[in-house]
Amino acid sequence: MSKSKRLMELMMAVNRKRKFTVKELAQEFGVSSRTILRDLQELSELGVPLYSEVGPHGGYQVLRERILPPIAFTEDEAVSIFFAVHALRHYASLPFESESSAALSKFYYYMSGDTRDRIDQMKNRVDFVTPERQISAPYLSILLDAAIQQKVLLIDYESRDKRTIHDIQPIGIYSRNGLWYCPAYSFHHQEVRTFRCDRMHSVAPSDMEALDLSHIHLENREVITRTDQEHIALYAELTRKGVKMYEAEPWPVLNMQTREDGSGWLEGKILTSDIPYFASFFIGLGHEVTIKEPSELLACIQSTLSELMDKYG
Amino acid sequence: MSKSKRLMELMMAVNRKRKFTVKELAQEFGVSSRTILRDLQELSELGVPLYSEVGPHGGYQVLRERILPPIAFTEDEAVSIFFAVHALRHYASLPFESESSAALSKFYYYMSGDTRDRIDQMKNRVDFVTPERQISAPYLSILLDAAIQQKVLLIDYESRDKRTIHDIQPIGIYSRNGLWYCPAYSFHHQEVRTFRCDRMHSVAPSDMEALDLSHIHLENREVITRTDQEHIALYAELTRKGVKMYEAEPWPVLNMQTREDGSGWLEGKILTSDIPYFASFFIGLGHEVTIKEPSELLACIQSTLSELMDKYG
DNA sequence: ATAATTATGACAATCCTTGTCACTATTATC
DNA sequence: GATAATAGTGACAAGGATTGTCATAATTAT
Repeated sequence: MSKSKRLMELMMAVNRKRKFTVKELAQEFGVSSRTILRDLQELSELGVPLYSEVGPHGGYQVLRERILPPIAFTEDEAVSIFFAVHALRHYASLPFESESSAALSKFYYYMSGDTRDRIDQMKNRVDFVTPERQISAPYLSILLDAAIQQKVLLIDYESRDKRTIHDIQPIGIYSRNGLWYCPAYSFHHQEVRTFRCDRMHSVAPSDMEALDLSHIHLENREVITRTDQEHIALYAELTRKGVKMYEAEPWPVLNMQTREDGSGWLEGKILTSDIPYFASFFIGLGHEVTIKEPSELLACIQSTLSELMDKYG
Repeated sequence: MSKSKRLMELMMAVNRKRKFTVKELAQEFGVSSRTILRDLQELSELGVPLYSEVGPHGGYQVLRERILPPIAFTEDEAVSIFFAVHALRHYASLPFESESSAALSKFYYYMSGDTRDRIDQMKNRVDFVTPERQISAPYLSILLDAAIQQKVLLIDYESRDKRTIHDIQPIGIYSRNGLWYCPAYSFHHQEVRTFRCDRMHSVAPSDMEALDLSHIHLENREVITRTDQEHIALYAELTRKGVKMYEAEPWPVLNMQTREDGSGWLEGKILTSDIPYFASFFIGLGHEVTIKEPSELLACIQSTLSELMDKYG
């Protein structure tokens, strides 16, 4: 193997391992230790941040930065990466250390001139918008950490009507439409609930013993948690226009089906406690929706309407 | 300069240039042409996709892929890039050739083992959700292209109530809440309007002369276009609960201010044609909002309500 | 035709690379 | 304090790789 090839592979190897010894690499590459030492010095000169310690359990390490070996990206790939990261700028809070803008400028800086030109042209023409919020969610990384390490947290939470302090065991966090949510097992409610991260006034480690929820994560939490709660079937007809309106603002739990003529219907099971929200929602759809069931929803809509008539009458 | 170092720099050089000749590089690196030829062959063997043509105006080219030189990313940077690109998977349509999943796996593949472990742990614990849509928008790249190159397009568009064919000159495209929008100058309406990309039935190049709108882009379009349209002032009081409800679903044109006690108010200028939408929206907020002006909006809410009373009464 | 370009082969001079050996220095562990 | 594991340096000779030069071919736009 030629030296240059070995250097490239060496670069990948030291990236893969966090720690390694000269002897180890010498055997792996089938060259002498002396050669590896010389190679490592050369890598060092090329910018790979190597650090070494002598003595037993000593060895080499790659510091802070990890050098990615020459990755081949197509221009399109580079462009999509750029815009994906660029879209993160809309977020007031992120669960990472948020050095993504640093990453972005590095990426941008190393791109070939004409790819950069293309990006510059596109910069003001494409965007992934997320509503800009004043609200910040400072505890994202703590929550994420707890979810990964299966730890219990004590939170001071302000819900719609009251403020309580209780223990939760986070399952994960996700952002939707600019807000961060945290599905978590609530020891107080004895079930999985979703909390708004910006409504947490404080988050601290708790002494409580964690449950084994490692098999529950963001993708499957609904399947698992939606068993022992009060659900009720919903069925509603949509006009052609109603279909379009619903498409613009769908609810994850309601499944929409369309017919050939453009009309359609909604089916799904909803939480009884969510009925008031669905009531507002369907009122917004006006004549374009006709609710068949549940009757509880119809009743709720009627009472909401008559209250509103009093207000606006 | 050692050969390995030269190869690395050569790799960067051929990335920077799109096209180059052997002689050119030979002079730049101060070696003979023969050496450069040998080096290029070696680069080729290392995976750089080089292509050459003989004859005058011939020369070397780097194909499709651009090799990024060894970029140093910190672990945090790599992680944020990963999740930013990962979030794109929610989009049914993208304006790029959508090789982002390929880019992602490359990126993932080359990362060090423990960064990969960290990502694996986080994968099911963090997400940037965008509502999944069945609707696809196949014309995104054409629209984007037209916006960049300032071209006029003839579109077959289905709006809320009718289907028309007319000329537009796109300003850009953006996605919001899972749907793609295209602000564009409409020759038919003689003003800038925003179109839903999924409602375009066809998009084709038009023969019309393009206007000079190069100074208008996504960031400034509102400032410029909001001059000669029918606007009307809106002012509404929000209760404490109303403030929280509005935060979850804000409208870009309405500015919310809060008081110390948690209550607040909304101010802004709205399009008269949008009044029906605001009516539905404020009905959804129920008792938590009190509209002061415009009276047109109040009237619209009243008529909507009485219609609904007929339906649900 | 001509000039510009890539492409390939041969060869000798030279430069670089490699392994070996000898040695030093540091440090964790017994 | 001895020992073993580790990095680090220097010297040297053998062998291998690299380089420039030259010759020559092939292709193609002008």
